[in-house]
Amino acid sequence: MDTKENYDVSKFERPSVTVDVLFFTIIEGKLQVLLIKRAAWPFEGFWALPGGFVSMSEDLDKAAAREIFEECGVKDLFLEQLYTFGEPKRDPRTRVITVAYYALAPSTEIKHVQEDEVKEAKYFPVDNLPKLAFDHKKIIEVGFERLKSKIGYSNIVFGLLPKAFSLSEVQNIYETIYGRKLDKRNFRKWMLSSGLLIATNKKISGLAHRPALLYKFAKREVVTLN
Amino acid sequence: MDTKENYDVSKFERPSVTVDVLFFTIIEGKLQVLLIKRAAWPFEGFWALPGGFVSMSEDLDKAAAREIFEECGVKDLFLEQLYTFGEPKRDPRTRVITVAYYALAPSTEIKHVQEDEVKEAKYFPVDNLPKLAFDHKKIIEVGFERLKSKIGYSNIVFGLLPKAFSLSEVQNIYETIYGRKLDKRNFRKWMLSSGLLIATNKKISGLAHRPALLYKFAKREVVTLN
DNA sequence: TGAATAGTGTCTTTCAGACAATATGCC
DNA sequence: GGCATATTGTCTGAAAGACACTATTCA
Repeated sequence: MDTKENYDVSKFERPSVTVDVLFFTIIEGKLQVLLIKRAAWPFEGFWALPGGFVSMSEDLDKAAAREIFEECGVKDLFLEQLYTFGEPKRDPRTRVITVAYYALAPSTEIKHVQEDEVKEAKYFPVDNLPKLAFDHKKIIEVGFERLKSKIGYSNIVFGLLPKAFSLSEVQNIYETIYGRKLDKRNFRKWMLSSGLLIATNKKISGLAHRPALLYKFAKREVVTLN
Repeated sequence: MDTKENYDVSKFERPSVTVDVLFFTIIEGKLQVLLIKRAAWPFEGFWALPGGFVSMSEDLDKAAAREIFEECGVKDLFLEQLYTFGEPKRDPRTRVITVAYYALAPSTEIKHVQEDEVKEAKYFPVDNLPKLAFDHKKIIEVGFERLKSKIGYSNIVFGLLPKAFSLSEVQNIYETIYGRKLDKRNFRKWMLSSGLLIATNKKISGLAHRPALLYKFAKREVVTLN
């Protein structure tokens, strides 16, 4: 029988564990995903989600945050566990179980810190992805579905917005993610009735049309609506 | 650089991976959870969720299904991944990341197959749990919250129901999980308007009151409502 | 003044929730 | 007939959805 003294850590053959992160951001009015070009076998030359092996003493959430910080320099972002993918043959090297996270940040927060890294990183529109390594296509699908449904019953859209923003900006994000137009009056009614937005006294100026009032979120924390 | 030929599987020190299953069932009108009494260090004598290490070639879903089958002989059940818990110190033995699942089955399906096993297994009401090993209290809380919210926007209650059932049975389950009474007329209206139930031509007889019409689900698969 | 986007209100429909009386079988 | 549970419909309030015109800024 196991005791603290005779417990043998190496008794079981172990799968490897990785954390992969699906980093969403809005660029040029499109929802885009950060991908890294793989430089080594397996799937050399294919694009893949940023990720890496989980070290022995690192929390999963921390590992996911670290991955994103290393790739694009974003520190404060919305980050949530998505799903764990563990199909035995998903990685040809060995058994690799990956805990997938998804993250949201406005593109204005992105610092391109990969100068010193060898890796090639790039943002791709969710509806126009390149050939992907492993089961990363599936992971992106699951993540996109989660995002699409969760913006409908929570305030996580704050993750894609800068500190201050107009209601039209918010509406554009919803329309991009849903893939359809929304009625402006109904959208604004709904958005404001959540009670989570605060109007600032600033307006966007310099554009050739009526300036928009800017809003901010009272709290940048996840709140489930209703 | 890695190639297929020189890739070294043992290069990284690896956390262990387990699958733990939260098996919910209704017994004596209460929502109960299956727990196993631990016979060895760590947490000897504490109760824990059934679970075990993931073998190198076994799918996570399969591992979860196997755990439940070994403990209570239930084969066809509702089973869904819940969340992955990976806090570095959650297991005193070594770094153990657990992929938690939750499962639903009616108590009528349970075969007690632990006769030959040394383990002591028992069902506990969710609102009256014993001292639990590891972070299993947290896992049960997360699972219970998922169940509570998901019965509201899907048909997963089928997992807790036998093949044929009366609407009152269904209502009792909802009331048990929500912890409050529901209006009978509104509940039946809502339940039937989902279009997922089929009335059979059978009734419960032998009880000292008007017999209830029995219904069954058109399909025993997860459907999201709305 | 024309182009471009911001900002605003009403009506209709749908769904959730409150609420009570009759029906049926067994004893 | 008495007991226990099954079965059924209406009204009200809230929220979602359809729908069009005026306001403001800059070029």
